[in-house]
Amino acid sequence: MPDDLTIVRRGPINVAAEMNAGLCVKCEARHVGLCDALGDDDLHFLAGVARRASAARGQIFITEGDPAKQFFNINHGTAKLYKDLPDGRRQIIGFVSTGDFVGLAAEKIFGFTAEALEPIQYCRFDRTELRGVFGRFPIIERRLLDVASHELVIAQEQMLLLGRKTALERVATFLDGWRSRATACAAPNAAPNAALDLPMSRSELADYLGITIETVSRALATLRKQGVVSIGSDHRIAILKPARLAAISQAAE
Amino acid sequence: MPDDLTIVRRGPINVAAEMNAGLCVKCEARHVGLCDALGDDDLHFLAGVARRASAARGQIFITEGDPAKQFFNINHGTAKLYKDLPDGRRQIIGFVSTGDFVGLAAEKIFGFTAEALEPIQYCRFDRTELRGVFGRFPIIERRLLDVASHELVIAQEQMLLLGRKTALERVATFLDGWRSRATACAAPNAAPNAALDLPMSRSELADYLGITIETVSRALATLRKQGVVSIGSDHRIAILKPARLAAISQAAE
DNA sequence: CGGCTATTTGAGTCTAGTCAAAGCCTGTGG
DNA sequence: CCACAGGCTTTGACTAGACTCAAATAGCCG
Repeated sequence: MPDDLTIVRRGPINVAAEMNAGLCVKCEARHVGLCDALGDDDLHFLAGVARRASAARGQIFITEGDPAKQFFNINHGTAKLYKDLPDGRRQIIGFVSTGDFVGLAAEKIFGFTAEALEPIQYCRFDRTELRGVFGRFPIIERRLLDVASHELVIAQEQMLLLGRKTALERVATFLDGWRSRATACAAPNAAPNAALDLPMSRSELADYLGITIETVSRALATLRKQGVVSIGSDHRIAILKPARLAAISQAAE
Repeated sequence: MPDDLTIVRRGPINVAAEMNAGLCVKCEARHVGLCDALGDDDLHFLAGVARRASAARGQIFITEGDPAKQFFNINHGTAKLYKDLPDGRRQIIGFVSTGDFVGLAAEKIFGFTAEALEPIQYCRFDRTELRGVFGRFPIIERRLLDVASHELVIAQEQMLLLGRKTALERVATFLDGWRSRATACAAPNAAPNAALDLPMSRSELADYLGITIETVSRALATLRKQGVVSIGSDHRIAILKPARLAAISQAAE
């Protein structure tokens, strides 16, 4: 887990802050998630406790059961968070992308594993140091509470999906959600019906939706036959009938 | 939704605070959850923005889709939180009891409905007013963040259950979890293997575990035949082999 | 182009769901 | 105190949606 920066901390925060000064301001995630809460000037203090790092595809940067000494903020790329049962069954509890904060849902130890789906860049924060920042910028704590609340809402939606939706509804719900996520991040002038880029495999989709890869494949085939989606290569899917997709996902009609 | 206290607020917080003065200090939930974060003196400020209320069995006190203008804290009793699909399928996303805080997982509107399983008492907080309290007692905000983090961990465990566990494992996991919840709340001298009191019906259990009432019943019958539990009346279950129950719930062996 | 892996499709099985009936508590009223 | 009505729970028989195993196909990368 190599850091791009190796910083030996000897003095108070400002030593590191100077070295990191421009990093946060120029960060790709500057205006999403946590970092958007601070002004450019204040951001320097956050930079002081941030450690930039990257991970290759397939690399694990949080391991379930390890002491939860850090928080993470994704600057670029997508990762999966998952929990395993002893016999190998796996549940992916979420995908995190640019701007997402990881590690809130942890007590003494991490309750999940995090693995990069593609090459990613992220910031690592020492929990103790970040608590110090809280004192100076209460707005960060406020923002973290908002982030946690939002994640709870997402988690509750996912419980409804996993507990009560059919395979077809699950796949439709995922595609609809991923579509809105993509359009929210896209440039305003982007084509509304452009093909989605799915960084995850069918296997990962299955582990996220609580079904098998074969069932994912069959559900996608059904949606394709109904003209709801068009499947280019395996990781590119275009939504042809967004309204129909949303209707299926909400079990309407 | 009748309030036990009808308070007309004319001046600043201290007017209500005086009327509520003893309420929080004597509250059954005084030393659990949110309220335990404050000292007796500081608690008066919290009392100033709290409205006590009660709900009868079956009464709904939060409706999915309504504007989320309040937070709630359960002082006594148990309630279920659930989400419905248009065709009637229901997913219970959690049970809340004495000391639990409700309403963090809400953005503009509530994403779930809350209904009392038995007669309950609770405190209602105006979100705007509580935000004011945050400024004075940052520790409350810190505590709320802890609460939200813990709920996220619980939610992630439940996602694993709903996505990947068998019916038997789900029921075992629930019983094991309810047991530890009960022993955590019980007096230290309580019998360790006393029968559990389950305030929810088989139907509610099924909606929580993502299965049907028949499947719940069959799973309980299996556990009974294996000597793991003993079922008294429908709402009283004794755990005879806690270790075996835990093993089944974790899919170990 | 060829090998490798991921995905799709097919056939059969199984877990859990559905429908139905019987049993059992609970609470009420005579 | 007991009988009875009603709802909740259990059990049984059958069905269905998703899983497993297996084979064919399609992308992807060198």
